[in-house]
Amino acid sequence: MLRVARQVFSERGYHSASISDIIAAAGIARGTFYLYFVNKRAIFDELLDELLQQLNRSVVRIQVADGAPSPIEQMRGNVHRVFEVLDENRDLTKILLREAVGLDATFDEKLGAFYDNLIARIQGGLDLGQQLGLVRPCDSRVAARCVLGGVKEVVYQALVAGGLGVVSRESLVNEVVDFNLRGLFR
Amino acid sequence: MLRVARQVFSERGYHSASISDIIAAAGIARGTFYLYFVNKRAIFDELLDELLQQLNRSVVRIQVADGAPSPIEQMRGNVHRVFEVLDENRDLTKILLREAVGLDATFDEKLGAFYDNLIARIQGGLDLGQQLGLVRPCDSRVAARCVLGGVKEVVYQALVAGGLGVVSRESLVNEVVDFNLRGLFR
Amino acid sequence: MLRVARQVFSERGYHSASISDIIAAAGIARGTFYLYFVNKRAIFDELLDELLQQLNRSVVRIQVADGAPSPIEQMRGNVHRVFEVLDENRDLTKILLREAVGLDATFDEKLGAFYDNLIARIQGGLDLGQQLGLVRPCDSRVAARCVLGGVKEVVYQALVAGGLGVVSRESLVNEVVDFNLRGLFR
Amino acid sequence: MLRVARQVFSERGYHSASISDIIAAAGIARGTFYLYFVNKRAIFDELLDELLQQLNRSVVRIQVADGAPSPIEQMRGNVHRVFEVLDENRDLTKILLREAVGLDATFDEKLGAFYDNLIARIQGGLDLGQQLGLVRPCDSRVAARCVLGGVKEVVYQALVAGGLGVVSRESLVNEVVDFNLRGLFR
DNA sequence: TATGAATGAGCGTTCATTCAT
DNA sequence: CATGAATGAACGCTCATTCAT
Repeated sequence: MLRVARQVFSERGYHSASISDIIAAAGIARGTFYLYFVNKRAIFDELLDELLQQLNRSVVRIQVADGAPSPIEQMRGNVHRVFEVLDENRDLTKILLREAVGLDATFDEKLGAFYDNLIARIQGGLDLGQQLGLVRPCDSRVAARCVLGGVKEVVYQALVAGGLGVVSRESLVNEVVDFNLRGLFR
Repeated sequence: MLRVARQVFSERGYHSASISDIIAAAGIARGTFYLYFVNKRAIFDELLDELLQQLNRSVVRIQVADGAPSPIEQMRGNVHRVFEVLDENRDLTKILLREAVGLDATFDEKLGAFYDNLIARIQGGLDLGQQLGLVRPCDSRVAARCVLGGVKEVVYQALVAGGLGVVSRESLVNEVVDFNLRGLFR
Repeated sequence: MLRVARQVFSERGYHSASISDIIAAAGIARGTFYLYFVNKRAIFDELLDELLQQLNRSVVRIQVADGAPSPIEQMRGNVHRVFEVLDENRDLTKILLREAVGLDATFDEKLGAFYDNLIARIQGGLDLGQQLGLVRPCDSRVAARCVLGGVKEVVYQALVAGGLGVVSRESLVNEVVDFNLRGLFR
Repeated sequence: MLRVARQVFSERGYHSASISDIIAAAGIARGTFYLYFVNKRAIFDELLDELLQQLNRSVVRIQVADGAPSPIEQMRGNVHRVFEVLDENRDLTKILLREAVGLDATFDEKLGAFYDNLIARIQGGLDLGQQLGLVRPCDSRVAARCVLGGVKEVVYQALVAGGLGVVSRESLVNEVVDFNLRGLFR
């Protein structure tokens, strides 16, 4: 049921997807739907929460302990895991990046909180990098948003819009990480 | 009428904003609305087209002619003008980045075409930069998306979500351009 | 529209009467209904309010000024006018005495307030009568409820249930007034 | 099960009370409910029948045999027993006087038959009283309805609405009987 | 006897759109 | 040009009832 709803929302969008669409696709009766979800929003929330939690788990704080991989490798790992999670859930990725934005105030808050939390962790990594002399002096809030925005845009193109052709996940991750680390300059 | 619709869409979102809201705010009758716009989507389209055209005009191809400003200055100029246009049209910016995404297939196509065109120009600039030895070797398609995504994210935070506090447009532009040029590395 | 709704509610009862029933009987479209009434309850309220106000106007305080008719004549006049109003609005009478009770908390309160106000006026008359030595010593609260209850029951039987056969309004009023004044005793 | 249904119907009203409410309060499964009652109406019917039968038993025909108590005492006894039964079943009283009215045609008929039967007995008593010269000449159909209506109204106020404050059952019965016998006149 | 997941007819309500004036 | 009353398809949701286990 979550599986078919994910597909329906992904194909038609939140507003265009009706309960009728979902139950027709699921092959169940109207009442059955409301047996498992209190309303239309509830199933959408559950769908997104699933992805948001996976994403939260896939981004881990940079460690500087002895024997830990280099911060760069850790960053690459984070980006890689995010790409991986999203690649394995393309329907949900589409929903997250297209339908979830501007749904309503309540949902906006949830989504905002998720992104703010993500930003806080990215920014924390940048601040740490600055202390260690790895990251150049800059406004880490802005830089963190640049990183996030770039990842979102690339992910959307690569996994949803198909605008980046067929690129291996590996090389995509490397390109994104390199861009964020080194910028455009030779 | 476009003016009040812009405000209504910005405040309530596309789906929550009803024709009633718009005509009430505009102080006109129901029928009058349909005299000027064939339907709800039409006025939304017109609104967005306005912004999209302004944005298209504000991004100009990098010139390498003698006496032209340095490519970096030209890029900075592009980013600056984009920020300027969006800052002066915060309502439309909110609509573009929140309501316009995932509206329906037709609108998606239009938006996709706009962004693709933008990407093509950015990418063209990067390819040129690579030929000139200014830009390091990289997948310019991915890099262009990173630039675009970062700008969108920063603009949204700065102008709509208010998540970046009060930063001067100048320093914001500089931070973004620096990030794109130099990346995070010291 | 109020006219057909009155008939529909009277025939089918509040819960069984659907909006579809009303608009079908009125020969209008669904949306048209909501153009004039915010919801189903609103039209029901308006219907009842109409009757309640008429009833309130038909019951006037007993006057003891010089030249005023005797208190008994005034009481008879009140009962007469109440019968008259209800007789001329049999549909609404049925709705008042059958559908309006136990609808919901809000409506109960409104109805309770109406009856309490009525009781207060009846009781006021009784208290005045006791002071004048016309009414025997008794608990006027209970007596007032007896009067009200008797009138409601007789009205319902005579006008709605048809359980009292064909009796002229005049004789019915006289019977009720006599009962209330003299009781059953010879 | 009947016990909890009585409470649920009394608290929420027939239409607002759902099968879910009843089975939750009874701690049984959905199917079990339909094992004992064919539908929602059936349990409501059974509930009311319980009270209706009790009431029928508590009202006895006036006896004029030698050694029988005076007709007045017998009438007082009837009123007393009715008050007693209703007082001991306030939940059912509320249901009878609020929810049972205007439910549907079938139920109306049953309730009408009950009241008609009651009226017939009251009227029979009055007719007898008239033959004995105890009751003044009057339309006994109307007078009987006055008696019934008064009792219903007073009972409702005293036991359900709480609008008569705290009055002993004894004095309430006396007030009602006195009113019916002697009317309002001094 | 008891269960509870599943059902689906039917409800009240919304709102973009039309068109006679 | 402008009006606004009228429209009706479509929606999300409820809940009494069924039936395989």
